[in-house]
Amino acid sequence: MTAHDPAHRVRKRGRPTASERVERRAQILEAALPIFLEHGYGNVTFDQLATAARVTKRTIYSYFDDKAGVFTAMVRSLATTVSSDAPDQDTLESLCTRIVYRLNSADLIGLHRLVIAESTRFPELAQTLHDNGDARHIARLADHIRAEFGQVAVPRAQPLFTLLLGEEHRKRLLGLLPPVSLAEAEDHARRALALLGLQSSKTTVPTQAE
Amino acid sequence: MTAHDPAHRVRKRGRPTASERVERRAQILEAALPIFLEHGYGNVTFDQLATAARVTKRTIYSYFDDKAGVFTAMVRSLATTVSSDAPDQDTLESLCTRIVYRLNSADLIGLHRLVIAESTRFPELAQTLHDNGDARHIARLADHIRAEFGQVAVPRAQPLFTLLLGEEHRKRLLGLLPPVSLAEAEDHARRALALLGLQSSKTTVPTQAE
DNA sequence: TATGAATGACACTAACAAGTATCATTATAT
DNA sequence: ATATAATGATACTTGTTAGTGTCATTCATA
Repeated sequence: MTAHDPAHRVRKRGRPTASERVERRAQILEAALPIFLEHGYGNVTFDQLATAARVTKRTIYSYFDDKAGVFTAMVRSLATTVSSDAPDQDTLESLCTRIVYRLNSADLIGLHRLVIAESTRFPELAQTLHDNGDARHIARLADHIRAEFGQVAVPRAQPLFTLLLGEEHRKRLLGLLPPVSLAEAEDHARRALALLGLQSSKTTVPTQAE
Repeated sequence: MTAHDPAHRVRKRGRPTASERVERRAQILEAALPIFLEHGYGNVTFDQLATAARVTKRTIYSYFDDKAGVFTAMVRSLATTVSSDAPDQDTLESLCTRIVYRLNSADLIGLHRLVIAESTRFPELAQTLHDNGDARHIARLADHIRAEFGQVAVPRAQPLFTLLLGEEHRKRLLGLLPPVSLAEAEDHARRALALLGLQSSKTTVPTQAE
């Protein structure tokens, strides 16, 4: 009833203003994300998307062809932002920590789960996610490794990435572990580096225990 | 298969014999597997399951409650056979090769994909798959590592398992790589062991080059 | 100011799928 | 033997959902 409460406001009818029109598409995708993450692509109905976005089905159809169109647009917009955060002045260890933390967040675990689930129907989304995710992460790891340890150590970039994800990431894909904490991510990154002999010279060598 | 080829024989009507009754349930699950693997749980209809199993919907309902019942029974029966092959007399390297080969087979990739996709709706299946899959594999790797390298090396069992899967397994979950060949599996296993310093004393140390 | 475009609200259609009913048929069980 | 249970074939009912139609409303644009 509180007509000014943005959470309960009933969207007014009629043609939107220019700014509203610009934002509408992004709002729809933003609203679709948690719906798809929670229920999975196949179980989401168009009405759910419309309700979540606080628009009608007709409006969504004016922006996208169908449910597949909303889904692919959402995944693409998310996938291309995965690698956008590029504070290039960090160390190998801090880069590893950020990768562990980011890839084990609830959103990215859910996105990965969605794309795996629909990789048969949307193979191009799988390719997009990998190109913008894993491939860029590995390339960036390789750059840092080359800078700190020389060209000879570069082949360890991909195994390092694999270890950064580790069994924990597999468990999270299966819903068997909660999202990682920052402290856990740091610890995990250090141990992965140690396993491959990639400890930074300036950093204390962490004990392998626990 | 054998005399009564299920692909060409028209199943007779009426109450099945005792042996038919025993086999019917397994046949339904066997027929359901490729259907679920190809289309994903949410997109499979009961009629598809019935057609694939060469029975009617009524019959399936006499064995299972609903589609979820067929799915969970199928996944459970498959998951419990994942770790059944136990030629305990092999080396660490041959064990690793078998793990790489098996977990990258089309069937297990598809099963894993299915369970990941439905982990929200069927969390107990995710737990079952992990308990009967990853957990047992890691335990067996730990046994071999302890026998060959002593207790101190046992903590490397889980990282080893992670490296055995590697980026390739992630790509296969996304449908970006075909199933692994036996030769590739061997090569991959050797390189993973070398990265963690777990080369067997009797084996030639493989070069790190790709 | 007048016309048209985009929207919300709501109803509608068509297709599809889950689950049930019926009947003839074949085997089991008593 | 006779009744009963399970099945195949087929049609049916019921619920859900994608997609469309209609109309009033609000704003853009000329």
